[in-house]
Amino acid sequence: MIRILIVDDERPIATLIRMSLTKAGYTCVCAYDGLQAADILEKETFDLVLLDIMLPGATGFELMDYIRPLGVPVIFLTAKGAISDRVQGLRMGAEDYIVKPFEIVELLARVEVVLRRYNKLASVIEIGGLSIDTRSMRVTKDGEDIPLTNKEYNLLLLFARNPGAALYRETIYERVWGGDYNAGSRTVDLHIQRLRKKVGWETKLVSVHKVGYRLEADG
Amino acid sequence: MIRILIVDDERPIATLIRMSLTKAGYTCVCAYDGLQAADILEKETFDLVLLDIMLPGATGFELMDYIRPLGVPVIFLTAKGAISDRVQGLRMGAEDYIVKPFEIVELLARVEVVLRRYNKLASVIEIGGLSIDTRSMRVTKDGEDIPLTNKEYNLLLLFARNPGAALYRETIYERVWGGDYNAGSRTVDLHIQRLRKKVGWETKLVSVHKVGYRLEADG
DNA sequence: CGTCAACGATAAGAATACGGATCATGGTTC
DNA sequence: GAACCATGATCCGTATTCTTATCGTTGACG
Repeated sequence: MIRILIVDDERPIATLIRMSLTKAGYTCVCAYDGLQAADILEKETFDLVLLDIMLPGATGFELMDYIRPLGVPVIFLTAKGAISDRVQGLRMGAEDYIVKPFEIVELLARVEVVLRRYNKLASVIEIGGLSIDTRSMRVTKDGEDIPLTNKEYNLLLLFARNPGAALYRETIYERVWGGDYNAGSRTVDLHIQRLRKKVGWETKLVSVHKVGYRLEADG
Repeated sequence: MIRILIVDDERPIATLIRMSLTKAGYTCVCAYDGLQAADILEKETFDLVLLDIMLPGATGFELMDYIRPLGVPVIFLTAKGAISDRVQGLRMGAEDYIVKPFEIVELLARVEVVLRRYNKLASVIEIGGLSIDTRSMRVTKDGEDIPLTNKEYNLLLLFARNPGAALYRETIYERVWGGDYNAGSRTVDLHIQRLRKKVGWETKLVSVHKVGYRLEADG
């Protein structure tokens, strides 16, 4: 269940958004000013916040200080032409922004993008005899759970999302570890080997000489 | 035709990038500060933007606000070790980043990855009876896989992208090996020969006396 | 037609990458 | 504090890949 908090003082708009998102399968809660939003945020948890910048009481910007420590992604709703608002919003850590008036489809699309970026969208990837549930972060093979470490899981996910593609060690390292890749390090190789053994991909996760590794696309 | 905008205030670097990308078949435009970049972006459309973060006038981050609504993918150029820049860049929607100083081959690879992600680039090249899948880095002939070494593959790709053109040994060496060509070395010749045998291009990949080699344009 | 440089071919040595094993470290749990 | 686990560094052996060396053949040019 994905929970979205809608913060907008214009009730008709908030209602419109809530109806659309509910239709799309999300669970929505509305707040009509900053204080109310802060209250709700203290009591409940959300996967995403849609935040109007022009709010009475506390502005959207001030509310951001509340939200940022929670690690909840935020999409700003901003009036047309308020570019400086937009710039400031992004600088304050918003994931995206939507200019009012906006199309519902556009809203849905952006919500999806942000949720996916945060792996909030329930999705099960079936590949190479494995079943990867990105929501519970569980990997099963023939119904049996395969315990993976954090790095192994992220590594697996990277390949599962890029089947058939040859991935450079640099790319792998940067995506999974997140820092500068130290050429000559065997870290990636080591984890690849461990992953191969655990999930039984000795023949599917092949090395590409001088490049890195590739998950064979099929069979 | 793929158009790339290069934004970097260090002109030698911008020029170097432009030359490399132009050689690789892209159409390039350079901007040397944020304002100029914004001007150009208003008038012309691009498939990709290479953006240096440390810019006078408007910083790369501010320019991002301009670019983001356009839906054009961005690759950040960032100084080594500036991790906070990098994180922020990715959060702001950059598709990728490259740490300066970087290898030209690496730049080309990343540009390719991003363009492919946006479906701007054909990922399969059909030439001379071969099928080259640049995503999986696989070469097939009549459906059968032809295993190539790294150097052979890069060599093949170079010719596949410049069919009919006579390529100097120097050029070949610089593109595939990446360093200075040592006149008198037979390395290039040797790899050409092996490649010819492997892919059956004994008559298609001809030598050009005193110059280098050329892939005959068609069948 | 002769000469010389350039290219093709083969073999062998050098260099390098990858897989496997082991061990040290740092964090977490009980 | 002890035990465990995740992580990553290091070493070594093997197989592949790359380069150098050498010799024979071809092609350009006067």
